[in-house]
Amino acid sequence: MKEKDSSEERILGAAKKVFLLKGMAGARMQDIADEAGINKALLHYYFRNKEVLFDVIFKEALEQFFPRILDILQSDVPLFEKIGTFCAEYITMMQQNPYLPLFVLNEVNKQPEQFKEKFWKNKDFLFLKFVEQVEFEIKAGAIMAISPAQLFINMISMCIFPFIARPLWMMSSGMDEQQFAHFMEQRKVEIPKFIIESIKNRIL
Amino acid sequence: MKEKDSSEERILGAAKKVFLLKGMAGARMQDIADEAGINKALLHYYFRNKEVLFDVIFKEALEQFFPRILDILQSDVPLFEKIGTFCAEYITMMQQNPYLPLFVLNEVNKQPEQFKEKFWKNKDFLFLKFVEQVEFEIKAGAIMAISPAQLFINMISMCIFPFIARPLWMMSSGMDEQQFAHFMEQRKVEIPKFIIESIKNRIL
DNA sequence: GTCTATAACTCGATAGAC
DNA sequence: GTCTATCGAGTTATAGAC
Repeated sequence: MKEKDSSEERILGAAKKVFLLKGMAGARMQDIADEAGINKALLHYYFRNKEVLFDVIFKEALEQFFPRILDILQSDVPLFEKIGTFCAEYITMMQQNPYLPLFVLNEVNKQPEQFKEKFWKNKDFLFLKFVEQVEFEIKAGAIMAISPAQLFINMISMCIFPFIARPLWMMSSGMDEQQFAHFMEQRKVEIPKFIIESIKNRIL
Repeated sequence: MKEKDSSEERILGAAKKVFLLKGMAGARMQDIADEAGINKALLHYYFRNKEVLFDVIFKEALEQFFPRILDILQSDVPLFEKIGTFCAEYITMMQQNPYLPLFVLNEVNKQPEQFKEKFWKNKDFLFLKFVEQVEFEIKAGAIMAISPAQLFINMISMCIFPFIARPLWMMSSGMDEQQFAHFMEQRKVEIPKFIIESIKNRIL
C-alpha cells in the first residue's frame, strides 16, 4: 500500500511530469529531484538508475494509451455506437494527459527495437473485433465498402493528432487554452458524425 | 554556389539525418561528425555550436513541412479538387521524409516559446483561403454545414498521423515496410474520397 | 580547411555520514 | 531513508599545429 505523499510517490509524480515534457533524452535527474523536492541520491535509492525510472513511467503511459481502447474496440456494441464511444472516451483520456500521445509515439520511434522487446508482448491485433464488425456491416449493406484498416486509422488519427500538433495548431489558428479545450470537446461529437456521414450507406 | 560534396554540404546532410532521427536532445555532435566522415572540430568551424547547426536543419525542415501546403491551400482550385491535391501531394512529401512530421512537432512541443520567437514570423492563418472556400460551398449548398477548422484538421490529421505512429502501427497491424508504403499510396485516394463522401450534399 | 589534443562542463551515479 | 560531497564518463567547445 503506497502512501500518497511518500517519497516514492512524489518521485513518480515528478518523473512523469518531467519525462512527458522533455522525453528520455531531454530529461535530467536533477529536474526530477527538484520537481519532487528531494535530492538526486534519493532517486537512485528508489530506482537504480534513469532507465529503470523511465521504464516505470513509460509502462504507465502505455497502459493509459492502450488498454481502455481495447475494451471499447472489443466490446459487442454496434459499430456506429462504438465509433461514437471510442472517440469521446479517447479524447477525454487525452484531455487529462495532453502530452501523453506525443511522448509515447516519440519514444517508440526513437527506440523501436528496445520497445518491442521490453513492452510489446501479446498486443498484436488490438482491433481484430473492430475489423470483423466493419466487414460484417459492409456485407450487410449498412456501410460503403471501405478497408477496415483505413477506417480505423482515420478515426484514431482525428482523435490523437490535434494533441500532437497542439502548440502549432494554437499558433496558426490563434486559439488559446480554453478555446482549444472547447474545440476538442466539440470533436467528441464531430468526429463520429464526420465518419458515419462518410461511410453509411444511403441506397437502402 | 555550394559544391555538392563540400564539407559544409556533407555536414548539413549528416546533421539532418541525425537530428531527424534523434532530435535536438538526443543527437550528439560526434554522431554527426562520424556520419559526415569528418571530425568534431570541423563542425564548429562551419557552425559555431550545436544550436546554430540545429536551427539551420530545423528551419529547412519547417520549410518542407509548411510552404508547399500554403501554395495548394491558397490556390483557386475548386474545393473538392483542392482536397484531393492536398492529400496526395502532402503524403508524397512525407513519404520522402517519413521522420519529418514527428521531428518538427516534437521540437515545437519541447520549446514552444523559443520556436515562436525564432521561427514563427508572419505565418498566421495559413489556411484562410481554404476557410473562405468551405464557407462559400456551405452557403451554396454544395456541402453540409461543417466548421472549416474541424474539416481542415480532420484532413491534415489523416495525412500526417500515420507517419507519426508508423512503428506502432506496423507492429500492431503486422505490416512490413513495403506494405506500409502501399497503404499510404492508397490513402492518397482514400482520404479525399472519405472526406468528400462525408461532406458533400446529396439533397440537391 | 582540416586535424589532434584537451579544456571546460554537464550529468548520472556512488560513497559515506547522519 | 535522506542528505552532502564527489567521482568519473561523456559531451560540447576551443587551442593550436599543419
